[in-house]
Amino acid sequence: MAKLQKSIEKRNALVKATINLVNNNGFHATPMSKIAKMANVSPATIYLYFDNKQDLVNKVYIEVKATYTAYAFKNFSSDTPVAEGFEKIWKRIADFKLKEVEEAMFLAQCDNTPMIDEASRQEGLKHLQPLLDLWEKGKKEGIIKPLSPYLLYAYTINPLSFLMIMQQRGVFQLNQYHLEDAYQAAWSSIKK
Amino acid sequence: MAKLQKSIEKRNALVKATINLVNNNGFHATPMSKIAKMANVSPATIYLYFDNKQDLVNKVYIEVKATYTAYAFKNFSSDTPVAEGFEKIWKRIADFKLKEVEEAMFLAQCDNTPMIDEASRQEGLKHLQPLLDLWEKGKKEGIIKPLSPYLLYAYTINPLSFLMIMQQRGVFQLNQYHLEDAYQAAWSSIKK
DNA sequence: CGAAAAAGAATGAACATTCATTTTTATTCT
DNA sequence: AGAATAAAAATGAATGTTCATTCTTTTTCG
Repeated sequence: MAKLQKSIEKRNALVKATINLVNNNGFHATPMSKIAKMANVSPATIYLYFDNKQDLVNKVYIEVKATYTAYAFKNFSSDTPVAEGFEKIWKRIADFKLKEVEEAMFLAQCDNTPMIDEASRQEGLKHLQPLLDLWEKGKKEGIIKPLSPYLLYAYTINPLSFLMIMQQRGVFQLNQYHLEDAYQAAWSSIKK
Repeated sequence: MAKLQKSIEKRNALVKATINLVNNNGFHATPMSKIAKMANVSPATIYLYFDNKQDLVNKVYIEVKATYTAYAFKNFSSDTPVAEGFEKIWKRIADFKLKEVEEAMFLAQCDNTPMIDEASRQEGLKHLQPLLDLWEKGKKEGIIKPLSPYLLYAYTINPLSFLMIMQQRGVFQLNQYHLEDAYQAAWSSIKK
């Protein structure tokens, strides 16, 4: 008898096409037929890999978010001193957004629209825990201001999304100088 | 012969319905028929007020953006000292996002997706000039760091959008204490 | 050879926009 | 003032298209 042989390349092509088309046209303006065409696959084939359109976009979201956080926390361990850990993570995130523009844009769009299931959103949030823990530690040690994690996030990590969107739209060219400035601004806003 | 008498109430109802439905479902998942129903109007009537769906959403965007900036710059004049002017504007913006949650959410979604025409986007940006001028003045006077306006925006105004979305999703309850903290964080990140 | 994978065409629902009529209303005429 | 009128405003019902998903058939490969 024959064995399973679903092609991982096809699945990857589908994920990539989804990211690209959703970035340029939004979720509801990207038909399955176009995703299929861009991935060089028949529309029906998509349904061998995903239950339906919503499932496709949910899974892409979770996978990209996982890649993102894995990248962010590379070389970080929970015993790194707070200031150093924060700088490391922040700069890794900046790096990701600069290098993986497509993925980052996709996440930004998912996070700002009702495109993703609430469940998948929660799932994506979990991965951020190491950063929350670091902030908790920083507050206990009196190194950073005693602010809510949402404020900390809003003033340190989130601005990068805005900068990236401006860059993507060609309004602004983000470079290493800007990133250093941006890091200083982020740190100034939360350090005690 | 009779005169024009298109109802301003109907138009307002359409604008309001559009904001509400797009916030909850996204642009492409809100059919004209639903907008019509929520505004108590026939679908055909929408086309007496707007050319088509894209025109509708563009116009709503520009109008809401205009309301927003008018609110932000109320009681601000270009001869206000930099620090005071910044605090005034920042707090007005925070106020707007807290009080006009629907409008603010709508803007956030428009600014993070390919939902709006590039032309309408530009149009909406123009209104921000007073703030850019204030920053220019602040840099000249050595009061704020010599950063690009996009960095300044990213670290002072934009975080509010993130906080508001978190609040809207029920993850986080934004109150006056948080706002004072947030203002301090914003100012710390850009003052020299 | 046989089962899974892939394909392309078919299906049916949803939707933006238009069309043919009806309703409203501001003005004119008595 | 009140009825008549004509044009704009509003409507509900078509129209034609687009699209997600399914069905049937063909291809691939262990």
